[in-house]
Amino acid sequence: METEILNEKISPQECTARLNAVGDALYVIGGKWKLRIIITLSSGTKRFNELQRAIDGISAKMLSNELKDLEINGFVRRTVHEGPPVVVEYEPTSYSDTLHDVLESLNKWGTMHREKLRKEG
Amino acid sequence: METEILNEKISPQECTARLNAVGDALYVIGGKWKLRIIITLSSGTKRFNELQRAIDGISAKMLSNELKDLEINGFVRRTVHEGPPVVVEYEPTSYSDTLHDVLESLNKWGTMHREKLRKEG
DNA sequence: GTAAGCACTTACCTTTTGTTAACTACTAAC
DNA sequence: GTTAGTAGTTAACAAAAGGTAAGTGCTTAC
Repeated sequence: METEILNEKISPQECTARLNAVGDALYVIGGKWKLRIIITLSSGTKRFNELQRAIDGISAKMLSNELKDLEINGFVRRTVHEGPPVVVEYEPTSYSDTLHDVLESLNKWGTMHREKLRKEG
Repeated sequence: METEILNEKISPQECTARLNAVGDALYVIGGKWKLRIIITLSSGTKRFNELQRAIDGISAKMLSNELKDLEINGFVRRTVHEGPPVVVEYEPTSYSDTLHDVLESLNKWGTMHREKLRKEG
């Protein structure tokens, strides 16, 4: 006989699995800047200074560091167009597209939360 | 005449809106521990030491601090059952349920990413 | 030739985050 | 009375993350 599971608490095993999965996710896309960079690139390939202007508050140092991380982890491709002038382009890879649902749900939730805070004053 | 938008890059306005929304979200649920605590509580009401045992690597100090934050932001309810012995329970609120899609997408993505890393060695 | 833009890097500093260990105060078991 | 468990707090410290400012070497515009 099957037990109907509706609105049921998750099992300890499932809990551990989720903790591991979310831990793995946060390891590569956690922190203040990584998702913001990926979002910004999702509006199109950008150059270093364009990114810095688009992302409020990020310093050149952080942007440089985070872009290296994102490149290593396969979210971003860096292309140097030998000049002169030398132009460096950053574009999102297809792997960064796999974050679509994560970004969409965070966007929705953040919008809802912002609205809730606004109402509450 | 309407422009068909399929697989189109997002507009600068939409990009800014998303950056704001995701920024608002990360402000309250960002960091190493908050989502892990919420996930753990989603498997049922827990006491302080139960939480600490369930979440690998968290110290009593961090757990205490993060629980206070989560309570202030309405994700967790703290209930003291006057004893003896005094028992303190932490339970997820209905507001933490609004994170369902965020947690689900992060869980899926993290699982996929973990599997990808495993295959690549 | 001076200023400004590009794409960063470097050094220094502050803030945040996190660790460790000790301690409080109470209860229950041995 | 000693040990262990409950639910934390506190102090001291270390590490990680992030910010600030200046500098590099190049090119183009005025």
